[in-house]
Amino acid sequence: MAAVRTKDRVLEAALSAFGTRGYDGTSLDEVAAEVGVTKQAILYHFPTKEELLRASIDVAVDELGTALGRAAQSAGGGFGRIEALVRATFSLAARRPEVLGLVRAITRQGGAASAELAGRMSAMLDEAVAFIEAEMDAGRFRPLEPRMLLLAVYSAVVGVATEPEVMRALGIEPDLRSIVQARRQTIDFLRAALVLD
Amino acid sequence: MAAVRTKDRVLEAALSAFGTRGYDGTSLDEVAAEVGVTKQAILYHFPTKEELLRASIDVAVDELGTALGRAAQSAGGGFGRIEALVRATFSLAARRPEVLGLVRAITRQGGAASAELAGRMSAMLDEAVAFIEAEMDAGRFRPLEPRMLLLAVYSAVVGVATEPEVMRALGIEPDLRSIVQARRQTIDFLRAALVLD
DNA sequence: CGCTGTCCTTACCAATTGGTAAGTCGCTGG
DNA sequence: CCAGCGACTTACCAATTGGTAAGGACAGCG
Repeated sequence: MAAVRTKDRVLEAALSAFGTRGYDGTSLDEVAAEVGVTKQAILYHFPTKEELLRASIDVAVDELGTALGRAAQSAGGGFGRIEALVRATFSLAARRPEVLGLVRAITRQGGAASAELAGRMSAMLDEAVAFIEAEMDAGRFRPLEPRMLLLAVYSAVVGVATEPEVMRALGIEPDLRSIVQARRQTIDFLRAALVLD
Repeated sequence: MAAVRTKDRVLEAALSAFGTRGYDGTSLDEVAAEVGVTKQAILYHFPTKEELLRASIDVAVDELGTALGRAAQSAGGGFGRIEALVRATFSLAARRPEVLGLVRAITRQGGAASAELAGRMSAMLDEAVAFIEAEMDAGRFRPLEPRMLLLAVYSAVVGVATEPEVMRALGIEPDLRSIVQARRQTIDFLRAALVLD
């Protein structure tokens, strides 16, 4: 028994690989080499590659849920809560880009994995929709269709937080200063779109 | 010589496959089968798989550029231009989802293909930045960093237009009515964020 | 008629893929 | 002290992958 269980190290390497190179772009041999075991050690803990993906999605959703949940809890109501969530998302994107990378990679291609992820996220999403609706009813947020709004906000935040290539295409080097600036701009942008005077 | 050149049919099938299943998720044999030729016929026209991807990106960028260029030309200034661009993007997403799908798939994973795409788009992006800057200087748009704004808008629009799986996760069936609604909501959202009274 | 170039096919191929089968090794409970 | 179990490894394997080599059908041209 190693200091850190092989199973956990496999899971971590798989999450990273799936999140950056995608499912099809990742081979079990690569993951195994990264961990320093043979491919069969992986298949001992996870009977198939798909099963390994499912487990990776579980880890990613847990981590995302924890980060957002903590942010939501520590923040109050109104736009401050949105701001806290955006900050948490950017922080996660900087700290562990593979987590949001995996979410993006999976949602894009549909299929069983996508349904799995959708199921694990639905509680979080329902909560978010309820919050947005309450704020709209209270007259603090501009009245828009809450689920569509959530989709737009999600897309904008995850896009800005996870598209270093597009940033580069726009002539922005994705260094720390730019990312901080992107975060502030994103928050300003959302505040303008959402908050009613 | 067929009615439609084999080369063009290969390119079309490749664009569709790369745009929906991703580069790694697409095999040359699959594309060949779809077109009704052998894999070697593909490799005759495009010496490597990467070359086929490059050619597919070219087609996608051309199509995106044409759609957006036409929309921009027919629209006036101010927010009407943004609205026209968003409508054109949604229209393209509905008509040929594989085009935006390819753009998304490529930007996500970086590498040579991503640089290729970035290069082909830079002129378009510069134009967009110039337009946004002019509107801000004229006091019609809220002053934000134009490139960051563009990234946020791009992410929001492409995300909403191309994430049917996320829509489904939110309990929205991605039918025609929902898409029309999503388009209107996106435009309202952007108007609120951008336009100064 | 012969020649050449275009466009495609049949025949291969080495490498990589996810996965199976059968051990091996160390530990632990009886 | 040894049977058994968890956690691996070595040894394979069939299928699929991108790509090469060679040749054939056919049109145009001298």
